[in-house]
Amino acid sequence: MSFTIKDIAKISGVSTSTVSLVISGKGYISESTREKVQKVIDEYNYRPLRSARQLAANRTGNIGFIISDVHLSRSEAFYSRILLGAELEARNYDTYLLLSTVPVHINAPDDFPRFLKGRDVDGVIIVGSVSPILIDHILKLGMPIALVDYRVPGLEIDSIIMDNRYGLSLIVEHLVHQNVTHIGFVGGSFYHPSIKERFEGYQTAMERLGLGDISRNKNYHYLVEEETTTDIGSLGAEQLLKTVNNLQAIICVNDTTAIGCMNKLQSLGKKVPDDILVTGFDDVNYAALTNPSLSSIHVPKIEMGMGAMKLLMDKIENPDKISQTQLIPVKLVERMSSIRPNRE
Amino acid sequence: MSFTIKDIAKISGVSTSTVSLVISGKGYISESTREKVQKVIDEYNYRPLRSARQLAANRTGNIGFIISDVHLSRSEAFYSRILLGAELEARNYDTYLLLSTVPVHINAPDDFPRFLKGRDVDGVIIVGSVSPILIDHILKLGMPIALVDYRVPGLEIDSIIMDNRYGLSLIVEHLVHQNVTHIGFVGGSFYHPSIKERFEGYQTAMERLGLGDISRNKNYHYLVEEETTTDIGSLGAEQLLKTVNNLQAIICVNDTTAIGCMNKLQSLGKKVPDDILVTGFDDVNYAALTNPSLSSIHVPKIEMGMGAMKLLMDKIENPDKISQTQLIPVKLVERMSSIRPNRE
DNA sequence: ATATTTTATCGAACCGTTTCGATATTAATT
DNA sequence: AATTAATATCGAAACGGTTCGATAAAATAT
Repeated sequence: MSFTIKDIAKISGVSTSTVSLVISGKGYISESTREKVQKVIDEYNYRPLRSARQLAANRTGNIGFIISDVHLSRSEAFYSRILLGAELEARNYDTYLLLSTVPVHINAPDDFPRFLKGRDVDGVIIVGSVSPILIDHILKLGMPIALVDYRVPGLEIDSIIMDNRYGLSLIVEHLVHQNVTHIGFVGGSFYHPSIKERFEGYQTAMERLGLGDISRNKNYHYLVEEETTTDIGSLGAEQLLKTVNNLQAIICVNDTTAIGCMNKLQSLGKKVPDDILVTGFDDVNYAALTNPSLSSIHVPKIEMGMGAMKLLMDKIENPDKISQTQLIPVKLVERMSSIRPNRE
Repeated sequence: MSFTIKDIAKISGVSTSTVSLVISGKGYISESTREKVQKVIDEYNYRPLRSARQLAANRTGNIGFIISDVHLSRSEAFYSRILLGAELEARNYDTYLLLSTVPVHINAPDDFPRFLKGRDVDGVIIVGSVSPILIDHILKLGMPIALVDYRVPGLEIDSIIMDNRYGLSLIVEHLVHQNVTHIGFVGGSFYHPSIKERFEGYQTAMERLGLGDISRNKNYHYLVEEETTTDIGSLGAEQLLKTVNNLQAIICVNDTTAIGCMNKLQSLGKKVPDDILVTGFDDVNYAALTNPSLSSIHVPKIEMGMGAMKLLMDKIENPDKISQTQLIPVKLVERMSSIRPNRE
């Protein structure tokens, strides 16, 4: 069919092993031979066949990309950018990404990604929280993992997370700068570490700015042990309006929640930002499209995906290297939803 | 390392070829042997190694998924669902999906997806419009293609498209039912067939309902030869407000445009839906989250992805089968943006 | 009863690489 | 000059499957 390594060997007058060495850059090859062979390779536009390579070298050249179905559908705009980043970086390693969604409450082993049942990947990237059962299973397989926007305390796993606490301090400072002090918080389930960190970040920042009374006051926050949705945002808005006198701003745990929150406020006759300021987190691509446009914390999603890929490949090449956690910096994006029109 | 077909053969007391036949379901195998072998396979949880299979059978078991970078970033919410659908269906064929974005204006052959340069896929799914150069190249490779939301007139390629014309007739009818006649249209570039069809659908439907004068009047539509964005939506809104007296409704070519349109209208002091009705198309997942919520045409994206996968696999198995175009039905989703609050 | 066809199983070649160990040459060290 | 080390190349054995005849037994047709 197509050209094989044997053809290249024959044409350049060397053995197949020599060609192989030239391609991989391993072992000793004289400069003259290298050039000679490389010229033939280029001329015939030869590329080694992946499956043959995989079989002989006992590695697949594939990376699994795992995400829970709930996360994907709830935060598609967020996670699909991470996938994109990972794919971009994958090119540098001549690696392919295999996507798989898994149910949140996994029914082992039926619900495991199929690339785990076969031996079709050299490692996996997991984004967002995922059942510990699955993580356990992958670790038992001895397969390297890189986590994105998730951590498992106590386990030695590479992970990439954004600086949630810092992000929240940026928001709180910004709001206070708008001459606002009665700041509420709407959040979701704590089984996802990011959510928890954001709430804690809110509390710490408030405390630091002398607003500790508020951030410790239960009336000022609405927290539900559920996946964050627009519904939680609207419920939170409704609730805080009832329990807080003179509510001036609502910090939402993410953009989805913030959108629900803004819509509810508006349908209750409260104007954003005139009456109440609202902020989100994540800066998903439609945050700029809401009305008013939503202030948010920008998270470099592409970079996080790329970073995860790098960490993982590093781990695959040096399995003994100690795992690390990378903290990705974030920044505030000020839009209309959090700017007071009539500053005193 | 892991179990191989030889182990299974030895344990069940047959040859490797017999095991292979049992697994593939090909050839003649007695019922008793099949059971015996299958039992061993199940017991040891054996799975053939992909790369070995690929090498021997000369097929990769991979499908390429190609999308232009511009489309992906502009309509991520739309296309990522199609990817998801394709992946869902891929499981039924024990196939993996390899994702690749390509630049709109492709610089051949450097910008070709890398799975084409290697021989790493058995076929490709292409979503949205893509450079003819690329399509040509793939056809020359003799590789089967399935198109989603795109067509190349004159070429024999399987494709899946949504019923754009019908969708627009639904919208026009709905608006007329709201006692509205001065209906404008905001759209984008015609090199994407769907865009063109939607505009034509608008004209046909208007004509049919006796509003031909309007649909043929240039003042009533704003069309730009560019990728559709929110900006086009706001420019369109601005423009139509100027050129049309008593504008009552704006049909936008898709949801993204509609969001830009609504935001601009509101910032110009026009209320939606009180003063002007607005509709979108695609029903992306945040269409329900706008304020007011956006009426749109629901397009079953997951199903389109699944359908493309089926078409493609069918083509791979029967290369001689004549290509077909599947028209996917759509339906109207009435939300707040197009319901007149004070009907006469 | 014999010839033919269908069913069942197997051995061996093959798919296109990588890599280990052997061998030959050249360079460096004593 | 002799020994050792480094460099360069190659042959052949894997890697784990599929598939093409070959062979034999069972079923069917003549």
